[in-house]
Amino acid sequence: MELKQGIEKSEKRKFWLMKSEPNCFSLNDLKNRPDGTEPWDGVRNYQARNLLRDDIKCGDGVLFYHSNISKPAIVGLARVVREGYPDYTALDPESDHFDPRASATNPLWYMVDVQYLASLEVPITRQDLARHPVLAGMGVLKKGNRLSVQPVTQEQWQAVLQVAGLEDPFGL
DNA sequence: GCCAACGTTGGC
DNA sequence: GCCAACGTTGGC
Repeated sequence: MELKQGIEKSEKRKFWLMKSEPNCFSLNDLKNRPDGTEPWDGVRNYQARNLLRDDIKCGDGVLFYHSNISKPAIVGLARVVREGYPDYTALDPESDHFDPRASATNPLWYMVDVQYLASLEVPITRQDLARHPVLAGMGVLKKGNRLSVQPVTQEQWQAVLQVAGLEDPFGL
């Protein structure tokens, strides 16, 4: 399977769920980028910033989640291809994500690059998640959880792939 | 469009 | 350091 090209097994691999409003940036938008790769910019929350800066590593798996629509759902898979580096949109006065407190010496905000891997044939909705014995525990279902980047367990990752009927791109 | 939950700001 | 006010997120 071509997905597997360049993807190594790793004991240390971690898994994340990243939210995006598809009206702003959708899974298809990611897919259509050169190399299917895009900086995950504009995160302006300290808890998420710390994850982007410190914890999210090259090769980690990403569940791509569409939020703020009538049927919020996990819609696809991606992986991290560049680790935490300064989010330069914070330095750009023209950017929607400009932050006057950020500077070259104190970047304040961080991002990673993610690369498209696959689209789910059928999105996994919140109702689907809630009804699944493993996926019901996902943080994204918790009321009031606004964290746009959040950890997912390997069990949850594998359960998503099983539900989606996809071969695991990491060979798990 | 509504509104609950949460994070941030800023006066004191 | 407290906390009220405000802005944002995001499901419904």
